[in-house]
Amino acid sequence: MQGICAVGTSRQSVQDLYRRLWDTYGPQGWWPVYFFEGSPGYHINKYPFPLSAAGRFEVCLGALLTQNTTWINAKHALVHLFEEGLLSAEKLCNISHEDLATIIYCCGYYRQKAKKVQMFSQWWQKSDTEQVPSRAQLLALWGIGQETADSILSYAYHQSIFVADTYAKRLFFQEGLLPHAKASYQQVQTIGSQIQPLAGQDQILAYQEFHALIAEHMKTIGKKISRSSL
DNA sequence: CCCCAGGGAATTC
DNA sequence: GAATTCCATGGG
Repeated sequence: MQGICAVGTSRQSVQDLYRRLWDTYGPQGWWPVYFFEGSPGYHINKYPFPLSAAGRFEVCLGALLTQNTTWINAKHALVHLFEEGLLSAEKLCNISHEDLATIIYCCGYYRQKAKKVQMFSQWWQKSDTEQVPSRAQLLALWGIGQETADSILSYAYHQSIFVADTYAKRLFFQEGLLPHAKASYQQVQTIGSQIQPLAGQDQILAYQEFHALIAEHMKTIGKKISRSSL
């Protein structure tokens, strides 16, 4: 079982885990930005995306649409919105809930997500889009929990925050970094926040890449298990 | 047929 | 606070 992956060894530090993931998978370039900014997509080794308010808005919508769904489906929903000319807070506020739900149907939970997108768009319209929102401000919005709030702060606004998702919880526990399989969001975030930037990185990018690498690793492991059952 | 995917709110205890 | 349940499509 040792050769399955380069990250299987237990009793290591979080920093060791981050280093091994980086060495195994390389830079991930999250969060992809497809529209209005020259379509960089996954901007590997290019830090500053998103550059504009439109790009930040796109990242925020993606964070809502990808909840408990594959990124593939969330991206399709984003493309549909783009094709309908709806990637703006104003347009999304004016469209009917039913029409919006139909357009984003492919990413699941389409009624809830239509509401989330419209609630967020209303907040966006009355906010200063050049100012970084507080975590509490984001959490106060219907449809935004801790993970989505942190994703927005990290990837849309370049704040120094580690996104502690269920992948991270599972992996940290498997690696012996967490005492309980059911740790709180805060506990997982505290562990992940301990990493230091690798050469050429700042803390913000380290957190961005670490979260993306954890997702990439867990998806890779999942595929290997279901395919060949070794 | 099953389970999972880049979660969160509402309900119940 | 912790444990369930619901939301819903798509792919393995």
